Amino acid sequence: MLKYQQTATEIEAYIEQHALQQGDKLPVLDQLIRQFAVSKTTMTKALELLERKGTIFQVRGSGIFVRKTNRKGYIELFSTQGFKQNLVEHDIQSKVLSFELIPCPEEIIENLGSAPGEMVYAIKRIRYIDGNIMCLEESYYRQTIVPYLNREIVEQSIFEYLEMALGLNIGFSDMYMHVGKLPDAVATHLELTAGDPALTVETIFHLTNGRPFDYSVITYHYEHSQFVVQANGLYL
Amino acid sequence: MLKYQQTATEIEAYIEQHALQQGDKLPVLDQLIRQFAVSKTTMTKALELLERKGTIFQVRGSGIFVRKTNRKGYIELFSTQGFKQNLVEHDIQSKVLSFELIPCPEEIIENLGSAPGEMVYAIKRIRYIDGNIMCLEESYYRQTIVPYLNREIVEQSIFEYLEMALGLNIGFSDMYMHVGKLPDAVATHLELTAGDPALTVETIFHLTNGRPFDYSVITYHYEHSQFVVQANGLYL
DNA sequence: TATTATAATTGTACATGCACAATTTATCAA
DNA sequence: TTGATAAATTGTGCATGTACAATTATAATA
Repeated sequence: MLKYQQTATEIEAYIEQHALQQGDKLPVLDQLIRQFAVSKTTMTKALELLERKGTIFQVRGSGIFVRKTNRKGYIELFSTQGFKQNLVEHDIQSKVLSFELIPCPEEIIENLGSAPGEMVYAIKRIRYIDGNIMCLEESYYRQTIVPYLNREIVEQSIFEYLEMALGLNIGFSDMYMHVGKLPDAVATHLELTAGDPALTVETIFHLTNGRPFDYSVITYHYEHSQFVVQANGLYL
Repeated sequence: MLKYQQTATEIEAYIEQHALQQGDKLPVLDQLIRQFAVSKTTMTKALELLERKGTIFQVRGSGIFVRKTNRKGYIELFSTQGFKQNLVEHDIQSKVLSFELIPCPEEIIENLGSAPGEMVYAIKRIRYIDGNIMCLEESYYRQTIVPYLNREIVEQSIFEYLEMALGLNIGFSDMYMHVGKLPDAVATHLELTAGDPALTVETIFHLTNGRPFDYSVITYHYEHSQFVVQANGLYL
């Protein structure tokens, strides 16, 4: 683990231990540097990480303060790292509906940037959060990059396997979201009615070297999923 | 404008001028430093910014490459900065449904962290994108922080006014998203039918000093709004 | 007391330099 | 040709230091 990540973790622990609340002030930068015995660069990067994560915010000339989400029951949609802490609080289970190795379907070739006829693992699963149906997930993994998968792995966390066992370095992803009415086939799987609202998220995952390896379409159960996003820029 | 932001903009221009496509390689770091005549720190920060923005990705030992979204018609939901480029491509209009100065409603006090009885500007508008209804927005601005607003400002971009005219520094925000069925009242405004799907986003905006100043609830028209998110961490 | 000017505090921008890790290319042996 | 090994390339991590800008506290003034 990198030093600035380690430092960030230690600062989180510090916040926890001292039971700091929203708006509470941390020690000033210089003292943090001394206290955690790192350079200014490292501390700055650690703080920047925590800021992006939504844990703290910094005010020049004033100090470093705790920023905390209070609402419970929301899924952290984009966590920029450290999603484990977030999801550990929830019990995630998967039921595999289908698992096969097929030639890459036409409409997905473009998304995966794959050669015609290339083989992909096609997986369909239902994912449960704390016992409730959270979403239906259809995903396609390029065999060129993910040479082997089996049903057992797919029942657990696929990404953990990719990172741990295969040593793949997962980089960035493009997500496309839209809201619509549930088609009949999907509704059945989610135990909802056709026409009910649904959030659909298409994602193309890339390795750190930029190669796309996974395309997935997730349809969320509108009653069992709500999301929180902590953002730092500005929008509409 | 800060030097590293300026540099980032210049690099974007470079990409544009040279018509670089997805996967194309930029000059190596050392040359970029010479070419744009900045220090390594500045260049690194500029590249980091572009990476978070989704414009490029960097591969150690290999180089810096262009990452581009190709799908059209999607609204960039979180832009971490530079949303103008994105929205300039669209024509955004607003119709003000109501505009008043009222004591902060009970259920919003907590979100705004305001004192009981504090006055807020309550605004309801419909926002159009390229002539189509995009969303219904209800927002509440604390008068303590935003001393003056009028109908004319509200018909344009409120945030631009806050930043330009009032000199407020807008910092971070917490967003809560969920999908549901349109209630009757909202459906009318969006020219949809009650029970149709809807994406609702609640947002609490803060100044850079951490004080919340705006709480808004936006309900999107499911047929006229889809979103793209370019992310860099990992999730589910 | 209220207001204004000044100083102290505190985080941010930027420059430079060394060490290192991942990738790619070149080299050589089988 | 293939496969292993070494070397060059190239971005990342981390340390140190200077200058500066925004905030807050203090002192001076009306």
